[in-house]
Amino acid sequence: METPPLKNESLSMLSTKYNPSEVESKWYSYWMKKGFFHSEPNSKKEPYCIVIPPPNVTGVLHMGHMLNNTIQDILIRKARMEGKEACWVPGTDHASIATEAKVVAMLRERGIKKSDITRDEFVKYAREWKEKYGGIILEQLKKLGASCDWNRTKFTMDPDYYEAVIDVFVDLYEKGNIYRGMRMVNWDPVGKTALSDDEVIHKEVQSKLYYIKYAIEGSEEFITIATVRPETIMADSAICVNPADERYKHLKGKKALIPLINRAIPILEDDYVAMDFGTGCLKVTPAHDVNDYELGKKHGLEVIDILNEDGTLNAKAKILVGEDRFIARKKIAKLLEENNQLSKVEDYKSSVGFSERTDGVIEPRLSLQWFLKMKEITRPALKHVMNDDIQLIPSKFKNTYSHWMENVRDWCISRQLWWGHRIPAWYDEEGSYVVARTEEEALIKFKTQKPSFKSQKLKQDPDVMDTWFSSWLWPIAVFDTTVFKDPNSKGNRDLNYYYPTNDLVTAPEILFFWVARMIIAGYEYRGKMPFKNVYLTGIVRDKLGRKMSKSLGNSPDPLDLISNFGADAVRAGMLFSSPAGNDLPYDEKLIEQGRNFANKIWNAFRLVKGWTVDASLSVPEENSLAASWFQSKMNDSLGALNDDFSKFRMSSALLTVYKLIWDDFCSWYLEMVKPEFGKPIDEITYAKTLEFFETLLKALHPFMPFITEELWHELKARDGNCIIVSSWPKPEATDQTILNEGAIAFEIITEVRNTRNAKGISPKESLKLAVKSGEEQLIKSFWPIIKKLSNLSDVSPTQNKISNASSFVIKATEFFIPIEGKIDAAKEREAILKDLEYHRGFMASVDKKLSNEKFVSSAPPQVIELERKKKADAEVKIKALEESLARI
RNA sequence: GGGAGCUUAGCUCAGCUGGUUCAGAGCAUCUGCCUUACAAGCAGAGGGUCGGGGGUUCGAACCCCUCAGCUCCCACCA
Repeated sequence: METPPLKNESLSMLSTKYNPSEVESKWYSYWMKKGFFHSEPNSKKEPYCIVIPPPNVTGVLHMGHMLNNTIQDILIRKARMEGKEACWVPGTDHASIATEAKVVAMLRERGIKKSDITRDEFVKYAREWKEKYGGIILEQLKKLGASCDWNRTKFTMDPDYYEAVIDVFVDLYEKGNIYRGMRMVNWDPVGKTALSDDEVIHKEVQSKLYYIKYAIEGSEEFITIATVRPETIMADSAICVNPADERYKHLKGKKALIPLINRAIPILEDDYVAMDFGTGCLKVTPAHDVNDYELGKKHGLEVIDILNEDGTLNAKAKILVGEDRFIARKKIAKLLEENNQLSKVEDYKSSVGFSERTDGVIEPRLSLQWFLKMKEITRPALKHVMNDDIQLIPSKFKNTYSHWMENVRDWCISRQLWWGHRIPAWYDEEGSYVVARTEEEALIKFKTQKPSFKSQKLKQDPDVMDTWFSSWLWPIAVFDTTVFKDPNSKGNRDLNYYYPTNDLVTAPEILFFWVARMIIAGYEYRGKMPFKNVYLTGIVRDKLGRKMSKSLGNSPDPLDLISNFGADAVRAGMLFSSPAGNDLPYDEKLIEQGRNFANKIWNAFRLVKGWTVDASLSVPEENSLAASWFQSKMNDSLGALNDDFSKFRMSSALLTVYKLIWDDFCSWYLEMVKPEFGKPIDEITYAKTLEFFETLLKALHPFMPFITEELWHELKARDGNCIIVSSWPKPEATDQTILNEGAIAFEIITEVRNTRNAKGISPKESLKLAVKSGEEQLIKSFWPIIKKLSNLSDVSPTQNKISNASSFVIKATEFFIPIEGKIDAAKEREAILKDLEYHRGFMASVDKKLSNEKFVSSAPPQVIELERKKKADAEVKIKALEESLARI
């Protein structure tokens, strides 16, 4: 057996500040060595599984990852302690566009242009790049304490995964779900690739609205249209007006001439055109606008594409051939002006699409792409989320989910890139194609499907698939990549054991890109959901509410934070204020709070560790009482903790443990049992205290794994047993009576401390307490503790007046603290009067309620009963206060 | 333009089907303390007519209407 890391030598060596750095690296490597993170199917245990949202191989750990992975680690660690077979599968995503952009940039620095090398060479460079940098982010996760099963690390372009993606493409094609078609796609002329709608960012841009005069054929008249894109007029196929527009009625059936090139185009009518925008005339350019394309289809218009793939004008434009589209725009405007066909130019704000990756202005472009039909395949995914088989947390995301799923459009799955899973379509010299896994298979298909086919070398489609077309298989493919070959495949042992997985933790931004598609794939290929719960985190924002991002430079480096404050502190800090679905307004103060908490625990440990035990001592009354009280308090909190977990209220869960440790354990319990300075503690209380401490560490471990593991071993010899694999604490029944009595005792203690504060009496000075005779029971049960914590020497019953005493009322019982010469009667009177006023007002409102006949007749009996009790209590209280007032 | 959500203490948020402890928590603030575990701390305290207005009800932070402000998603008017 490996020896656990060395313990601290002696208390005197322990600093009052907890030092996380050594502790963290020490324990992480120990856990790894012991294989605690590794999981294998175990029929005797219930599986609990999370698949990581695979970060991009290009990624560097940012605050969003920190939040996201901390939550996953908490869930996994808790499940592990609960005795489940906990498996957290890590991995990375090949991120085709992002990675390709990185590799292109790297090559450029080395003086290599992508266009100068072959595809194979490029992919080789990309693979090398991935080998070198692709694992960085996973190494960073280890610093956070992530207890992933690193043996299972998967990559979306691992050879077997690659094959699986191809299998899925072929399968969906054969089922008739994938088709190839001309579609208007978002074209990025900078990256020279098609992008999915999701990769396009719309921004408001200040641009110009050009009013252009088109001559009416065979007439002196002009018709004026407004456009922000004058460079596309050469691609116009028609002019369109609203049929209800009286202004243009007479032009119906006539033709207009495109300025500069004088091509005649028809003037059409369609409801689509808004009469109140611009001039009410729309130029229809099917090749370069999505709506115009639809309109063109409807009216059977010609599609004239005047742009090259890099955004320059082609020969079809007739003029300005070879010019960039933006330069052409300016030049056209000038030419129109010279021609007297530009009637005016207005400033205009319009929304323009930009490429998420290259920031190039998106061009709607007709192109041959591969599409996946979404309508049918999406059905089960919609149904099982709406009926809560799969739960979204928070559930408000169900609305947006259903809205998207009901209006889903076919998914363009091809990308004009080299880095990714290549489309398995093969073309012969005539341009016919078949879809097949390999060229050999394709040849066979050609031979059977195309009688005229002559043997030849085939050409594979140059495009790769959208990244999400591989990551949507993630929850299945991390376990078994072979099931996609055969729809009836049972799947391997791992898949059958871990799938469906339990919880998925991810950002709402990718609810549709990824989560929805995984659900679709899950039902399509396993007939089962991929996960039971989807926990959606928020976005980490800076103080100005901006999303934290590298480009804005507003994000702290998570690794710096970890080295400055400790991973435990960062984890706790991130979690203090991040309910599911809510953004996290980041503030370093939160991390400080986490650090302070670690330090608090550390010092509680120092206190306990410093006690000397005397086995001959009997247990003082206050200690056994304290232990029973804390036991109940702890059970109560552990119940609340489990409740928090069951509802995925992670912030609340942490706060529950935080308060249990800080307030209940440190401020109350330890103060109750703490021996006087230098004196020993009895054996039983000591053992009890260690036991409590141990339970607290367990409850905290998922949140702050390092300090809890460290103290677990410091507290006592463990013989190599670690807290990470210890048992999750189960709450027992709470004794509500002792908790209630305790609450009253704490009120009394607080009042006494208050009195000291107000009168400037040192805590060291012992005081006496008097209570009205016959009412001592309120103080009786907790007296030894009250005595100790408020430094009282004695409590005595009193018949009535005590002069020179400060007094307070708890429930209906009046207490006195005799203080010579420190009583300001006027002040006392004022305080009591204020209190009286409040209670009289309260009673009046209760009275009003009770004398309302409608209330009495329609409210449920228990509510009325309650009001009566409130009234009775208030009466007693008022009486006590009045007596108190009379005494002064 | 369509859809969803939010507005509770200075900040970040709880508040489950309207009625105990329904006005709460953490942080911050203020007061007093370097009290032998912890000043990264201890002991106390203050702070909100629950965004505005109206309605339903015996009773509203909670249900309905309305106004205002904010956020997100989808589509995108040339």
